[in-house]
Amino acid sequence: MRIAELSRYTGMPVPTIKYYLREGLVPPGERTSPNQAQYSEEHVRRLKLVRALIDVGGLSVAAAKTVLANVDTPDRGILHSLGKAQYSITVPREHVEDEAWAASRRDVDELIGRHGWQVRPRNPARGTLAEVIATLRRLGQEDYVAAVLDDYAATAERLAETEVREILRRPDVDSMAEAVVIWTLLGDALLAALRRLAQEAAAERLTSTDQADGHVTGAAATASSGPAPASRRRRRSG
Amino acid sequence: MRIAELSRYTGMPVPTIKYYLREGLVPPGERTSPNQAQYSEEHVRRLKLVRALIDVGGLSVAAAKTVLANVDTPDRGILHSLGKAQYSITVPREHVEDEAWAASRRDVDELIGRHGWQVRPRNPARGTLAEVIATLRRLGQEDYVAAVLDDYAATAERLAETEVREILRRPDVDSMAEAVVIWTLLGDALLAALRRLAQEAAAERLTSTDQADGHVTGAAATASSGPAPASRRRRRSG
DNA sequence: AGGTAGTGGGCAGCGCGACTATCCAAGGAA
DNA sequence: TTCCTTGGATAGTCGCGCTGCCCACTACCT
Repeated sequence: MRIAELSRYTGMPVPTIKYYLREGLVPPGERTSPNQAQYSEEHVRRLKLVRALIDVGGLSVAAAKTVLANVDTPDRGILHSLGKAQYSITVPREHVEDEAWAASRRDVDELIGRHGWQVRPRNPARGTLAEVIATLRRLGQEDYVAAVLDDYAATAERLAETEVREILRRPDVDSMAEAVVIWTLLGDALLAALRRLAQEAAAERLTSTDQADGHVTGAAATASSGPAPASRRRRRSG
Repeated sequence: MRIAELSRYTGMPVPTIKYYLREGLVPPGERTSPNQAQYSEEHVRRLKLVRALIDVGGLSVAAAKTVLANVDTPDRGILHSLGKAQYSITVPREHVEDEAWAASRRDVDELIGRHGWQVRPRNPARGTLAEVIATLRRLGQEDYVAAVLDDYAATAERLAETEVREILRRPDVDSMAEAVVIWTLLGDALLAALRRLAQEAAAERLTSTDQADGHVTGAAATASSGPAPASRRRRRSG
């Protein structure tokens, strides 16, 4: 198919596809002449993936490019390439590295040890987690962090087990790598939305059983919506 | 204190504080003369909150403004105001509303029913969830969605229960509202980071027990880092 | 009283990211 | 042949999040 068809199948404007081609997010078509190229189903797939990473996953175009490049080059060692794909998703936050951060960083290490996790010291999620915890501390949520952190960790552990099992069931390394990227990113969004729904339900349930006094109108709830994580969304003309 | 001190305490440049004041993210100081104002500890707190919402939570300045405005006006009905705070976090995605979306939307409703959740029909998280599921479908992950969705939902339910309990323990409505915002947003980031750590651990564990053949180097893993959700982060001069 | 640094207020500008529009020449399809 | 499409490139647009600059004024030091 040619670029116009590609545009029709994916619903994306031709200039945008050209832009992604230029940026290397999508491989070039197979040239049939100096100014003519053929695209395949693969390109349709890829474009959908790009859109998902950017719109739902909230990645920048540059980050998406890096991630996809890693997906495309599965080197020796399944886990190594999968890990690489994952690491590339991180835009490593710049640390403030103050006192609070260092303390949080220590807590993270303890947490990991406490749960018996085998995690490489250089996994950037350690730093990210430390930053989030430090932020919560600065906001005066220290006690609550302590109260729920291990609960969160146990939850994450359960989820991760399921996810990893599912991913290891994929037929080949390529689809594993792709699945890692998709599920890491969209899994965040999925979980976020579910959490908001569950929160509303929980708020409803807990307040109506705890005390049935009328000042609480059963209508509203603690839940919300939307993966706060600011995805870039624009799409003007479509 | 005056604006320079405010800047020193929070580590943010004076022009940025002015900008937030102008945008209404932070209430104006108490004027002592036509060009002089006093700021309080409250302002320090508030600025830290703003920074957390924007940097860690990934909200845009405009979104943060809306959220904070809702936190500031706790109307009658605890749950109502909390719900409002939560709903405002959503930047309701523009739907594509095609066939796949409609199907996913139906799945969401079924899921909610299946788990016995009491969720208002207009909760925007329904639509968000539907969109994520539709995206996963379009990416050919349909089978896997079915395999893990209820697992995710049960997980979210457990988490939500803990969170709501913690929030209801707060002394007053104001701190409840603030906690809702903080924990909804930072909870996403917290969970995302933990999930990545747990994934690396799970990948390590599952591959080394399942099969001990050497082509898998124990070093790398499925885990990654960083809350993919593109937080805006810049901070040039500090 | 005079000088200097700091303040509030406001608007303009900047740098970046992600497109989007336009142009062009070389091919192709009818 | 005639018109259309394509690839390729360059320039323009738009929104966002600051950042700078200017002004009038004030607080405080000397």
